Amino acid sequence: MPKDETQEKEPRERILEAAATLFSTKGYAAVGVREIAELANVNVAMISYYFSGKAGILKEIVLRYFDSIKAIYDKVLAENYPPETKLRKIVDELVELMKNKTIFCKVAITEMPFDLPEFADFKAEVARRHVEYIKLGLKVFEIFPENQKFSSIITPAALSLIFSHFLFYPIIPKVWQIEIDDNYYDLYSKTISTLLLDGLNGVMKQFINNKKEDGK
Amino acid sequence: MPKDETQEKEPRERILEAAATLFSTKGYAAVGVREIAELANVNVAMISYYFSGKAGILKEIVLRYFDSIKAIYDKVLAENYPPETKLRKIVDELVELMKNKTIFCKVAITEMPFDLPEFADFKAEVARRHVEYIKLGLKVFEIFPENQKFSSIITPAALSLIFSHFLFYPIIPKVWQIEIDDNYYDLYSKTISTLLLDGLNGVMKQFINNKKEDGK
Amino acid sequence: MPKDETQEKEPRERILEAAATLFSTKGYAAVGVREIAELANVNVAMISYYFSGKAGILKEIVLRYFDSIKAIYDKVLAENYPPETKLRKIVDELVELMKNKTIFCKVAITEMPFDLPEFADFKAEVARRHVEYIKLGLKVFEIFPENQKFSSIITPAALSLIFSHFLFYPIIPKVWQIEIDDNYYDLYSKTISTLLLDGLNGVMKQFINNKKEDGK
Amino acid sequence: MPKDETQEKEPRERILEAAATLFSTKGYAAVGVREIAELANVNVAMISYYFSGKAGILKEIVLRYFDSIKAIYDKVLAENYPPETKLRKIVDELVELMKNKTIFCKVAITEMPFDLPEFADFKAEVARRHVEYIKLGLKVFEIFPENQKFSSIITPAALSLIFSHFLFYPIIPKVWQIEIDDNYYDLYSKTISTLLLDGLNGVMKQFINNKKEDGK
DNA sequence: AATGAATGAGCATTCATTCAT
DNA sequence: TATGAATGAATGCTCATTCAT
Repeated sequence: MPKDETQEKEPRERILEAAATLFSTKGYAAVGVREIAELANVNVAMISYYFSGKAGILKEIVLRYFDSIKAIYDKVLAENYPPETKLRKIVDELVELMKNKTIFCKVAITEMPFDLPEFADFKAEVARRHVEYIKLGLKVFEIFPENQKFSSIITPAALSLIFSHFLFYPIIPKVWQIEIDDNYYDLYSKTISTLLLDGLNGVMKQFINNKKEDGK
Repeated sequence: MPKDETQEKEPRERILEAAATLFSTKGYAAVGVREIAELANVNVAMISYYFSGKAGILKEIVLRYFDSIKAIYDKVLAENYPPETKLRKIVDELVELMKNKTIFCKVAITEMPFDLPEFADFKAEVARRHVEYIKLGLKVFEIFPENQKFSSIITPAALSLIFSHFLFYPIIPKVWQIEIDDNYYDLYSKTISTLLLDGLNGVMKQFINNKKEDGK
Repeated sequence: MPKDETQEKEPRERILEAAATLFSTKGYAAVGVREIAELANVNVAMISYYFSGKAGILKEIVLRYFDSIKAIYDKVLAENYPPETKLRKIVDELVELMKNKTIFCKVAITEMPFDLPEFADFKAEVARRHVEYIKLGLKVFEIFPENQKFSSIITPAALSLIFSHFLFYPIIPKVWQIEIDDNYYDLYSKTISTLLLDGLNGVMKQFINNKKEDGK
Repeated sequence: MPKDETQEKEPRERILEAAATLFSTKGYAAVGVREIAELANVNVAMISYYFSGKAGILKEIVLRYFDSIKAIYDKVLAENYPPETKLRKIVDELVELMKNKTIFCKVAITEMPFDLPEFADFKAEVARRHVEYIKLGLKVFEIFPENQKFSSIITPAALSLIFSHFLFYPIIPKVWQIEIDDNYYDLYSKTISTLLLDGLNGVMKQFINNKKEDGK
């Protein structure tokens, strides 16, 4: 059968996009499969057929997100940039990713804090990946690799900073009367990188001072 | 009826705490009223009685959170501290708040991105408060009050930074083998403040440079 | 509220009877909860409320059946009848039970051969009871208690014989043009007892002859 | 197509066997077509293709069972044995059948009591066969051919007796620690025949006595 | 203030079957 | 003959809420 002109994508992909759209606005648990199926213009049973259940959709979204993150780390770390460039590149790429896959990233990030029984086993895999990327992240930041406490503060801080726009996403254009386009994302990426770099520099100085004081 | 010795608090408060605990781990939509009632050791019907529905609980949690935030702003802005001190005080107080009311704050923050139909009207009130506090926040940060774009980047960034610990909360002690106590929160507050202050300084310089370049 | 004159029994009991009726004609797996609820004139949710699921109904039916059987054994074995009288009494009582609780007994008996995953754990309890009653049964029959092979043939045979009417129940009045009343059940009980007693006598003789032949 | 070495039988037969296996353990209604297809290693659609629906499989199983029963009756009744020999031969043959086609017979027997709407029309055919065989059976037993009541008690009793082993089948080796082999089935057949013959003799005497008493 | 029964809508999932390939 | 995608109805169950007591 020739491709139907009203449905440009495969059903599987349509389900994924419909689900991501709904998950990103209402949250995973508040979205029903009927709603997804309707938006994706497929039969409800297809969701179980392709993803073996609603949970399967979220799993795929999260795994794809992780794969994208991994690809970015691999790409940037492969080159031999100086530390600052490395960090700016990472931020650029992450922002680029979130710009293109906003809803998918938003879902992956906003659903992260929740502990649903149906994802009990999946959480282990997710945690493994998290640790892996955090270690890669430390290679980028190249500070306090040995200090657990600082690391446990700075890593979430850095990630939250980078993702901050997407955490607040639909609110932002409402509160501030601005247009969000490519130029906006360029400024965003540059600003966040600067904030992070200069901020981390300040923290490093503070850390050294603390050590000196302790040593006295 | 005399106070039952096994239940030290009022039913209303017990419901609120039980709900916050469950919401914070599973998310609002994934928690059932029966679950809340069971944990709170009250009859299910009491939830509708006290809060006129499940949504009422979340509304109260969010409103209490906003009230606490407002109290902090009012308190700090009442004094005539220099800008840096003001910001450090705000961060200190916010961290203190989140330390004491972790689950309540976590619920308020993690449910913020979601748009459920049952909160359609409530969202307006929440947005109003948000704008109000952001304006107060700008008084604290005292930079770029006139620039919408920068403001729309930096405000979410600052908030995400401050809340970063709580966004990742239950994961952190698992990934890093650390003990989270009062000392930890002191270090957290200090580190985040430094990162934010030095970061914002850097951003300000970048902003001025940009203007110069544009002006050339 | 005064008892509604159109519904003479409690909802719980109504569900149980409706379910037994349907299970007995279509089989447990072929009956839906909606069908049961409709026949019992209750809301579907009440089934989960009272029995925590469809399986709970069958469990209760089976357990009640076992309790009735146990009561019969206890009652008859308490007296010091001669063997033949004991067996006739047991058969009388079992037939009486099945006459009064036909559909419940039919369900318990016809569902026995099936191994559904949802009853996996329950099967252990059922098996325990079975073994218990079979041991009690052997006390009644008082033959070949030591011979496993004979016992494994005669016990199912005796039970099948006693229940034969109910295994074929709805077919019988259709194939033979007879009226099934109290007199019929009296004749049934007497006939089955005789068949069983004389049959077992014959088997005993055969058993002894076999032993003699083996001994030669 | 040359025979695939991994699948020794035709798809149609594989479906039939897979279905019988599953029906015999879980019951017809509790088994899904996907489950059957998987076990038979065929595509789901093939079930509708070969049997025009799930019901078609059960119909074929039952019809085959009836054909086997008919063949046995025809064979034994063709010879001019004395009554007792005739009955022993019939039992021998029925047991032999059930030994070889255990699951198929078990399905036919255990599904008999159920009245599913999808078999409404088929039931008429089944009933017709039943009556036919019962009449043949009466020729074998040669007692009370004229008395409807006795006939309606003894026929189900005799059938239940013969099939008793298979009604309890998977439980038996668990409860009694015995090995079920050809010798076991020989003993089974002999024991059931004796029980039935001597039992029927006793019943006949009782019947005559009853008549005498009525006649007084 | 508190209860437990009851409701009706909704949940995710599975069903047997069909159909174009 | 065989496949895998697709359908629409039905599955058992849970939901938040209400209400008489």
